[in-house]
Amino acid sequence: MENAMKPKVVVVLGPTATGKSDLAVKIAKKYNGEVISADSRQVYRGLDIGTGKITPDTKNSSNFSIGQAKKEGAFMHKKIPHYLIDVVSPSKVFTVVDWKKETEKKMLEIISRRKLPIICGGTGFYIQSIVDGIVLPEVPPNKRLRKKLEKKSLIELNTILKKLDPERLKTVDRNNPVRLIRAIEIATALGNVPKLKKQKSPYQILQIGLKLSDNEMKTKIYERLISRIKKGMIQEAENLHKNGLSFKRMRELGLEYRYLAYFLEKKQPLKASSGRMTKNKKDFIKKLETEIWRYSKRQRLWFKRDKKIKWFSPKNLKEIEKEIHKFLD
RNA sequence: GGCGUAGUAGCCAAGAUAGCAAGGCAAAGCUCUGCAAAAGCUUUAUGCGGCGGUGCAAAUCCGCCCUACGCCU
Repeated sequence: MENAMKPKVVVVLGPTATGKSDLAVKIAKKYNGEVISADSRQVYRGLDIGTGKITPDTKNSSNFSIGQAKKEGAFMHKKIPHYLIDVVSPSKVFTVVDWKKETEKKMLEIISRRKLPIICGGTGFYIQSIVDGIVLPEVPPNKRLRKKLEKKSLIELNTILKKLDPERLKTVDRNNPVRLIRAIEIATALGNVPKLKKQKSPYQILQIGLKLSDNEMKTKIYERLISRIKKGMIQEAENLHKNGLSFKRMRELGLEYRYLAYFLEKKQPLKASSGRMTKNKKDFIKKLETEIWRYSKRQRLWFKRDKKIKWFSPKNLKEIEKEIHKFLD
């Protein structure tokens, strides 16, 4: 396919608290687009305040075309359809592969409607799976095998993988149990771990990155955290638990939910030997604040690798629009 | 004023019988083939409140001083 013939897709990415959602809606309104969320936690129903999920429009604000989108499972926000939000229960595990499949489907649908797909989110791995067209092996998590392997030591895991696939052992992080287990899982199912394939994307993609200074980030993170608590984030977690979400699973969900689980359980994070991390509300807030800051740094680091991303300050809307104009013409 | 206890990196904290200062958190830098808000890696005290003393050798023993907390008058 000629490059010029490829359908166009805009990606809005960046660390947390940089205003991606707002920008995505602005772009959608201006360029007749629909948004696909690239957020690994907003796919879960009920994780609303803690994930900073956008709020759905009230019903009477719908019109014909919105009704059409709704049929396809869209989440309406400011009259713009958003996909891949609230698609699964938080007690289920939703992975990159699930996300990628759904996203590809949605992109086709949006394009067939002659609209612009806008992927918006901060989960770098998800975005990369689309942008770089990573082909991931079709091996679903094997719970039983994982349970068995989790008890093994690093050395044992290395030995097992060496037997199954010595080639993969050379390239994995041998200190990382999660990676080792996954490699063993794939090798058990397929005989070996296939070499990573990347497929040229069938789309023309413009990646807009949103960036703030460290100080701005820190302030935003803190203010947003306080406002989430005021909005009832703690109550939300309590309700989730009442409705059957285990604390164990809540901890797996990370950040807000992870420390909320510790806080509600009156337990301490395993690694925090100094204790007093989440015992009272003040410590809980402080701990969470630094965790979110660290998370934003990891995101920044992840995105740094992709040199195709064009970075902007969220305040610089004019420049961003100029870039999109250039891309869409 | 007297007695007691404590004072180790930004925070928490281990350092019987003196022998070259654990660990955790934070910070900074990184890695990435299905939980990615995950998991992992690297770096981070020539110095142990201060000043002296005794030892081949002191965070560890002795003296004085400073600080904090507790008790007593």
